[in-house]
Amino acid sequence: MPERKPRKDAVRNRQAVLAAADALFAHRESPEDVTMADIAAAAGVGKGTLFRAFGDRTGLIRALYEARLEPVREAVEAGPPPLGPATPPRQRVPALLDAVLCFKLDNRRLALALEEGGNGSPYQAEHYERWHGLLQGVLEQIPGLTGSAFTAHALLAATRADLVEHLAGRERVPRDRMRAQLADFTAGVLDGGAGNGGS
Amino acid sequence: MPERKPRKDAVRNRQAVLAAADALFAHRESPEDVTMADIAAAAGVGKGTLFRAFGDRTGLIRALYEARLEPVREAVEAGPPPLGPATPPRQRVPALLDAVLCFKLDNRRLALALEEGGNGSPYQAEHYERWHGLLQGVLEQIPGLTGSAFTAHALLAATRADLVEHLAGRERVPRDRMRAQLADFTAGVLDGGAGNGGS
DNA sequence: TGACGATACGGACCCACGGTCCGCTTTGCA
DNA sequence: TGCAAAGCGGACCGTGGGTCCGTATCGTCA
Repeated sequence: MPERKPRKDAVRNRQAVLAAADALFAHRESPEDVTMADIAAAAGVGKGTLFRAFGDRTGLIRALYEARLEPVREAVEAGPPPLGPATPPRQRVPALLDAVLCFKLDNRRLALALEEGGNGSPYQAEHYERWHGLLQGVLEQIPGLTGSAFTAHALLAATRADLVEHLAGRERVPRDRMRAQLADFTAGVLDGGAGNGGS
Repeated sequence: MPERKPRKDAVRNRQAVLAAADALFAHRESPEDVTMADIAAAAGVGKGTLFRAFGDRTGLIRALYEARLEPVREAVEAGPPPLGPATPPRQRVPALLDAVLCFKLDNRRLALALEEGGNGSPYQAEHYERWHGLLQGVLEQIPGLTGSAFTAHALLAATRADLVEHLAGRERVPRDRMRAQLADFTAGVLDGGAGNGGS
């Protein structure tokens, strides 16, 4: 394999940029007013370095997002119930959605930057594909429930970053209340969810 | 009332701009690559005129959107069942959502431009407030259903412009299938939707 | 350890786009 | 027909993402 190991300063800079960006996104009001130049300056690096390392703005944000998401992904792929694969579907679905919601609550600005932020729709990002595929798969194992692909989309849509931001930020809905409401909603979908939505 | 009637050429130009913008958004692939200059040029007008008439990009898009939405609004506010106010809640909810979905299917690019497009979250726009308030009100009249505010948000989230674009455009899901799936999903929510989601 | 190619750095630079400004034209009232 | 006021339009500006290339650094091989 032609994997050339990257230079030491390159990795160090990469880390610095990630850290700086993380801090900036966390502290600034809106993702919009964190510029690439800001990040470069905060990391003590030139803009060129930053773009070389991540390609473009979206690339940087995506990298940050994936890094933060890593523990969750692990818990979902190989962790214990109620997130891990050994959980019965009926319990796993709400657990997955709760995990997504909590993640977005804990990383509001970042999620906002990724999902909105002017980059092409979130639905083309491969990490969305992953979540959707997973959720759809679990939904399919629940008997008497059809249209799992659409249902997965619709459930995930209830955790969209800007909705979360609106409720948690603007309307000051407390965290636990939101979680409870999402759980309720999910339960409703799973309970009443028979139907015949086409092929 | 100090309402000064606007000059004749002003209205004419306003119309020209709306028409031109409408056409451009409809034909171009993504709203992103319709620039203000494009619109001005297509309308045979200077940029200044355009900004004077609509304030900024968001204002123009909003004006377009509202204009297109007008018939739907009318049907909802004072039309016959199943959209009008005389409809029993249990039937009206799916009808409302279907209307929203159809509208977004018929105005994909435009809805996309308004909801994403880099302007602040759709949840601050007053037309979203209207839909949400209306839907919440109707939901509240369905006995045994709680958390109507969140439920309204979640249901509307299933009709988000970029999701619609993804399904209808990228994945080529036919219109009627999408409508059926949304109807199914809604039915599930209404059927199974008891719960105790907090205060 | 010295030297040399490959790799990465960084900030000056470019350009597209939203938005503003102001001298000129049109309108419509008297 | 004259004359404000309202409106016009396109040159102009600031900002921010992304590029370029001369220079500094790294890692390797002798």
